[in-house]
Amino acid sequence: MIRLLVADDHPIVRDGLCAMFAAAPGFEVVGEAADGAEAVRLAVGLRPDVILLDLRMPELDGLGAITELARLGVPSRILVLTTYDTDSHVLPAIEAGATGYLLKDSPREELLRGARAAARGESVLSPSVAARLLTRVRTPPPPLSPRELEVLELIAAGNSNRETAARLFITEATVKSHLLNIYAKLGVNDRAAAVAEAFNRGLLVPR
Amino acid sequence: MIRLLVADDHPIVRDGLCAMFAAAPGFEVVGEAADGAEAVRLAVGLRPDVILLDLRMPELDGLGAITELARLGVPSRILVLTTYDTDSHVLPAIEAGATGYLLKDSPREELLRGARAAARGESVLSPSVAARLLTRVRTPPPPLSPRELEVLELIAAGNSNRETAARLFITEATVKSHLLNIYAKLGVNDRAAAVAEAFNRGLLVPR
DNA sequence: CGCGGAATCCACCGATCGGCTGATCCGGAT
DNA sequence: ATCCGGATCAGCCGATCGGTGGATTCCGCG
Repeated sequence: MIRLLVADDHPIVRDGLCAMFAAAPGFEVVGEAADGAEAVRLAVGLRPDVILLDLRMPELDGLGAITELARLGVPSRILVLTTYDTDSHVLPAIEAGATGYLLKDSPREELLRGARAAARGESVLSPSVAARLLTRVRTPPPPLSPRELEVLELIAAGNSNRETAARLFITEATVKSHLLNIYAKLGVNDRAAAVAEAFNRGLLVPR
Repeated sequence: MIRLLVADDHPIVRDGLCAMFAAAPGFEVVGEAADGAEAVRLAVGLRPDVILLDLRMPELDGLGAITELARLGVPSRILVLTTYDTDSHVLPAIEAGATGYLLKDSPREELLRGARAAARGESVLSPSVAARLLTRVRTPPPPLSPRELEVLELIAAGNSNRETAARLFITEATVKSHLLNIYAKLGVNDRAAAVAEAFNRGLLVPR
């Protein structure tokens, strides 16, 4: 019997998961959490075999929860189950210690298989997630430094190089040099494309 | 007894909704659809009181389904139930004939209330959706023309004005004049901010 | 049949940006 | 102790962009 903890802030999704796994043989849902903090709290007490974890949650997000669980030494396998397969989410989650990463629009059968595999400690990835990982491995990801991201955010907000410089208390020259680095890392040639690419990679998020 | 049709491509969400409404008094789930086309097909036959409709679906998306249902004269009330409250989705859905627009992270009680209200033909809006609508009413929405959007997409892809002009078989001057219109409509002053704002408003979507 | 909006085009100018080269400083990794 | 990458700054030039002020055509709406 695989003991499950379901963590998702959407009541609907929690109900759906619980119903699905309750109906499947070999599973037992031992707890539900509506946010990351609650998930960690329950996991510590319940020590479930597998934690189904949404990444987008209030209080403590999925990534934070994974990190926290690892820090606390909770031995549960973590199966990330989310709507998004954006680069920016997948890799950090896996690096932080998630055992698998499935998309919510996966068919039931895949979810059940994924949970069983996760319980055995095997890695499970949705096809689209796997594809993304592969392309990332092929093309090593040049991450933006915090400072570069800060510059890019101000640029996206419509600031000129001069204005951006003023806001960051640095020189226009520095802003330009950050921008050149950003262009190189994102593989673009101008600020507009950099902003677009940043949105595509999930570096910038819609407000 | 309110007869429901649940349309969502995520099995989990469908299960969650069905379970929730099956457990609530006064509701009966008469059908489930995994895509927009199926939703329309079932709605025509079943004539449910309320259709719970996700916007993001394969085959025929939610908006298309709403339009189609209206065209066919299906009298069911449509309650849009989605994860996103982006401007670009809310208004078209409502214009197309949706009775209400709820977010999936709404509490159970709100979903039940919403469905009952929709069955009575009342409009239901999630608070965040309502807020967005109000700000839109206050600030009349200047939509981008198809041509302007085309220009903006090319700009976001990193094309210069000249390159954009070449691709569209128009002059650089025309591109610039489109851009000026775009800036005015989006309330920005340069291409980078225009791209960012377009992502924020859902005019441009991550690939 | 005008009116307005969308799409198209033109010219000109100052401001800004992108591209290049090179330099200093510092802290963490080796 | 050394090396490297991040962050900082500098100057220069040509290309591009944003702003202004028109102008024309076409189409739908009233």
